[in-house]
Amino acid sequence: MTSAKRTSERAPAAAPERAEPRGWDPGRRAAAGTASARPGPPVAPDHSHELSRLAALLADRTRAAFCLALLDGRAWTAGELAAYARVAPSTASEHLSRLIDGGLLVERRQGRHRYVQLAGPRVAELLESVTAHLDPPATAPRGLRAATASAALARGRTCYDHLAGRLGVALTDAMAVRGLLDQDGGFALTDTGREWFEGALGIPSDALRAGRRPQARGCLDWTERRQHLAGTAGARLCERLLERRWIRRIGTGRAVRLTPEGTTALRELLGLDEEAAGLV
Amino acid sequence: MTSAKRTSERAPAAAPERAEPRGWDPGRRAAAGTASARPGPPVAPDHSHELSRLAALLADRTRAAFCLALLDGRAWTAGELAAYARVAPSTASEHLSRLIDGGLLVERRQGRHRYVQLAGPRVAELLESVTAHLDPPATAPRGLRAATASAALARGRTCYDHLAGRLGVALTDAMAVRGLLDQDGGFALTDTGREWFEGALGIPSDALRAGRRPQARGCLDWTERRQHLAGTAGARLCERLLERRWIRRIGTGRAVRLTPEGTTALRELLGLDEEAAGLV
DNA sequence: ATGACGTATCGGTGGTGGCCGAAGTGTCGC
DNA sequence: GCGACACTTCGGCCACCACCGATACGTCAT
Repeated sequence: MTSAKRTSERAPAAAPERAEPRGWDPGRRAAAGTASARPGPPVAPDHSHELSRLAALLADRTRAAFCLALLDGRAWTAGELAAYARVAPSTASEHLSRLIDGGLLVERRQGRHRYVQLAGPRVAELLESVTAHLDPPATAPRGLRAATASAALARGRTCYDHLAGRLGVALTDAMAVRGLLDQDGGFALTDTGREWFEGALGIPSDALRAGRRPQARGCLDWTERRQHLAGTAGARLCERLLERRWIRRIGTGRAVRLTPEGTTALRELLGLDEEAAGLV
Repeated sequence: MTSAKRTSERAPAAAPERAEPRGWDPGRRAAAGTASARPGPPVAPDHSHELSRLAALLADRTRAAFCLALLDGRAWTAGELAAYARVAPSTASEHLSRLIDGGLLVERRQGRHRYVQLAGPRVAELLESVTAHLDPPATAPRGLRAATASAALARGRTCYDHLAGRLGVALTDAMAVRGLLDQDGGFALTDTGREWFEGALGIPSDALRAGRRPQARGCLDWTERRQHLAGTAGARLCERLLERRWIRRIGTGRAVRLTPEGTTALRELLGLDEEAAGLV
């Protein structure tokens, strides 16, 4: 009973005053050494509850797989995700509800389908930054089909709403060489960079400042282990390249490839060499 | 038994081929609708397992509290953390072992003490970026002592190895105004910024490029909801200000305050106005 | 030595949650 | 209308794990 009572009183009571510096239970803690307690005030607002709640959403294998799949930026149906993660539809449904409640996903009901999608660029950034901290450098693909598919993905792909893979990195590097992007001191579009977006791509500076989202961000690539351009600039760039048919999606996946027109255009605009960038 | 068998065969078998596009169990999935399965190859390397493993480390309230407390960049003993999170020492010990195994923390045993610390700037960045995605704008402090302590923290504090709070934001803004930092196009130190570090602070450019860590990074502040300077530049800056006694720690906590010498020095160097910045 | 203290290990307990199948609800097509 | 289909809800099962107290093991002080 003792243990039952303690756990039951802990769970609810812990919420408001868990990490409060004052208000320790001296009776219980005294035996364990109150003297060792840090005197100064700990971290002010207690975010531990929210942090753990958020982390718990990703702490399940199936939900994590869902989120990573959705990192392609498109909407998936519940059934597709269930098949992808190899769980029963009922299980997938429950997971999706939790992810939506948690604010990571949004849904759009359409007929008998339930389309889900990442809730926005912020969520994509969150997932990117967390996955960027996973050490292991990826596993080699098995089988011919998987190998070619994975090679295509390594060449170029979309990462939520911008370009990644060797293509994304090559574009980023070319922009840095031309002085459009500052990669030395951090990650930022230069003045000439903004002019280039306007002049070369017809993207005005206004279109680059969308709310709180940063104009330029570095996004770590899991195939290249290098940064590529993300943020509004990265999104607009990808958008425009698709529009002008300089890149094209391969099949229905997230892999993209450079078209012949794109090759010449990007060579002109950025001095991008398709072969040197490893895009052939 | 069916369910027992499935779960037991799922756990180990899932690891290598969970998210494989091919190799589905047609018999089982067929009934649930294989036709809806996305044709193209899903995300190439399956990171879902590692992602969920990492997230699980933070998915517990107590462990999350540990990590947030350790965000002050200093080493805590196991007992201190136990008292802080109000759990039994045995419980804290187990959590610490898990966090260390997971690579988030490192330990330094010293006599009968076990000091733990964040494993490095990368872990600090990870925690920052995750906590930055927590919506609620913090709760108001209760009580006078808590209020003054929290006010001091809001004025200025360390955030792992750099400065945060109004002080951190004000410094960042002042640097941006002076053209030392580019906040418009992203977040990067400019050429003049690097010169300033060398000339005004005596920090050579070499000291700013330490391995893979970015020179300048934006770190979102939970009190200000604004970005402040992080990365090697932020760390060196904080270090140097402490060295020159322009700022000083308040008590043993992570709060810092501007000294009189610091006030004049920063007014000269950056045009920083203590009052306008809300530091009084 | 001895006792105090910080921490680790172990066994046990209860709660949480992921999973499934079966049954139910709504939508589409015939 | 009628099935087919996508999804949801429910009940039940099982595994995991956070927690504690008791005990054990080091280290430090006396």
